[in-house]
Amino acid sequence: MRDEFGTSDARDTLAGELAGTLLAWYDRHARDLPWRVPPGSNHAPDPYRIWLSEVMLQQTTVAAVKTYFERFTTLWPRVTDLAEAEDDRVMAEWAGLGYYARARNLLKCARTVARDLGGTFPDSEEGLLALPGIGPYTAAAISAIAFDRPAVVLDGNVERVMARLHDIHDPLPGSKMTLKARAEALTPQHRPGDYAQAVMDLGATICTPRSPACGICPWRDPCVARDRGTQAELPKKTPKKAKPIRQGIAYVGRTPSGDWLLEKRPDSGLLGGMLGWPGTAWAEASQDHAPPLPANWRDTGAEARHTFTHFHLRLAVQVAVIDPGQIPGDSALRLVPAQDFRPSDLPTVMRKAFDLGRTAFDS
DNA sequence: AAACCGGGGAG
DNA sequence: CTCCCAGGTTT
Repeated sequence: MRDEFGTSDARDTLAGELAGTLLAWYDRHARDLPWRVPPGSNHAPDPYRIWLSEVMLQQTTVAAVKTYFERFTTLWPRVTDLAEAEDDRVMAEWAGLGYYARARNLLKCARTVARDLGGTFPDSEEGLLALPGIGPYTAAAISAIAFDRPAVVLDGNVERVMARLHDIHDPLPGSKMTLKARAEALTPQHRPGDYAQAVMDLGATICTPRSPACGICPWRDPCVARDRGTQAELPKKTPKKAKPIRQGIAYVGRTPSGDWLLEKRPDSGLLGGMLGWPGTAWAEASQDHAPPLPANWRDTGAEARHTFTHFHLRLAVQVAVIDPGQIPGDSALRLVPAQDFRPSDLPTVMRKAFDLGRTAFDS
């Protein structure tokens, strides 16, 4: 068989050499991560820990994930432990990590594995893909890392490495299939789990988005973009839309005895299932004030600023000492006693609003 | 196919 | 401040 790259055998040999070079680099430079089994170790990874880390790592940096991973695995060492945890407890522990649908799907997935699968994770991509919160990337990653299967792992790191290695200028996300084909051609049958982690480590530590360290890259010689000097502009991406500015009001209320007035947000939508301060809707145009209950609300003059995935928010903070008797019975409002209240249980924007509101109470 | 989902770090 | 980064689900 012959094509523009020469014989398929020659292509396989080249691919094998590239994988070998990378694995040799990984053996010396693998990062020490709490969920990782170091190369050369003779014990198998725990699929539960690999799954948990991969879900936490979706759209999230290693630095941010570390403390959350340690906390979750200490509280819930096995998937069956997590499956038995209470929803609110898990949401509170996830607070600050973002993309809260991940936490809801995490619990759904743990309960499915515990109840329907005897506490054992599927070892195939297909089986994993059927579980909540596990998409193509995560299914491939778990299959490769936890079960040493030759799955094609394609995350943002691998996309960037492939685009540069092969000097592909077509913009993402349109070029995804091209990049996946390149990644597939390089995936080895020997040590595919270590290989998958090696490519992602390469992208995270050497082949970085800005100022890649080409001088110390194990793939420096075969890298076409490096040869042509185009590495800094790859991968190209289709331009993103500008984020509008939305505004709203958060009402930070406290009873005379020090209980805080909080609200459990609906399970779906922005910050779904999380605790927060009651307030107006967040819209681009300013709107009517609508306090959750009658009280002497006072504008603090302070604004919590926060950026979500698709808009910037400016949240004005008002405070009041409230009367518990004014709370409507049928609302999502709840009083949280001072000794039970932890700001760290709130999503970041609500924690910012609390910091401003507390300052106003104290002054 | 496009919109909806947070947060942190670099510059 | 402004950019830049990065998977899954829902519609």
